[in-house]
Amino acid sequence: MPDDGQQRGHVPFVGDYLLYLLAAVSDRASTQFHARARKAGLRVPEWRVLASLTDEDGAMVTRLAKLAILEQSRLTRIIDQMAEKGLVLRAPDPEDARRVRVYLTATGRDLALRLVADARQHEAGILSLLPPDQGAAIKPMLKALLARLDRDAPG
Amino acid sequence: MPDDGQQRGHVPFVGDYLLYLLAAVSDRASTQFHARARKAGLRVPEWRVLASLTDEDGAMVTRLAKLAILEQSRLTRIIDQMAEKGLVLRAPDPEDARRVRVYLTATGRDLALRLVADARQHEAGILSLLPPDQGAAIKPMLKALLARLDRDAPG
DNA sequence: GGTATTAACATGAAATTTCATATATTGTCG
DNA sequence: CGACAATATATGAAATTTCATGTTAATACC
Repeated sequence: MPDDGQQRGHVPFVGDYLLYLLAAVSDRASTQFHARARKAGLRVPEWRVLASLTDEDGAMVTRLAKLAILEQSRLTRIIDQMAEKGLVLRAPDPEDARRVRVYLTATGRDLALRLVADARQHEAGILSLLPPDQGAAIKPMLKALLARLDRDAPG
Repeated sequence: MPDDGQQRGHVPFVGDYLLYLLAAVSDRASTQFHARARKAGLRVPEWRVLASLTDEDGAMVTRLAKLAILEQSRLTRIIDQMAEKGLVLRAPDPEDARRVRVYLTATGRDLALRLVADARQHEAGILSLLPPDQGAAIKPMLKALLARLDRDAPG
């Protein structure tokens, strides 16, 4: 019997733990795509911001933080950098002077749209790793779970 | 028609993008559990290391980095801190002096086992958010995907 | 209308993380 | 055996991230 590293009398945990599986799959899949994003000179958080803005251009910072899964003060500094690169633009909200809205520049939008197309292709590749029935089921399942999780602790 | 923030002629992306869904679900679910880990004085990466060691006590650093989804040099420093807290122990591998094996201390193991039990409960709560058939399907699906992703780019 | 709360964003300072690379050891091959 | 390549971990220095809090503006309440 080969030594598989198991501990005596221990029921394996990590490899069967939902939060680990989610984090691991997310990490592996993302790492693949990030290689592509890097070629465009973007780090992961920046790509997430661009992608979010293709859906909601002019989103306020707080909203963008939620969409891009970034902590607010971190996002503020990332926006600084992206603004310097000419990818996004900050503009005060005329209706509420506390708010800052973030807009894509033309350059930012071009890059964003190219990467989104790329991401869709990459996603198809990932989904094709699963048998068709599972590939079709995974996103609805994750959406349902996300909706429930957000309902409990809304952002 | 209410303004939902959509851009004209744009097909929504983020909310239907696999990598976003994975990251978002992972983030939300993890955040919930991390509140519990923090009460035990642990940050996320430390909890991951402890959990990994319950499965593979004495794992070498590189292996542990993969299990805990942490970059190697980061893990090295996290082990330093955990060693100072008395949670783990470093020991050179007698068979290969390049390797460093990491072991749980008695304190570390107690804490780890308590949190693992806690994590299993929390996981059950998350799974119960889904209808039973989906709840039963999600882990096998993620495992299959992870296996395929790791096969392509093994660590 | 004046005052207290709340909300949105920015920022300072400490801590962590990253990236490249150093160090030490083992494996390979002629 | 000796030289060279590969592996495992550690570390310096720059950059990023976190956490708490500051600032400004809007809202609620009396």
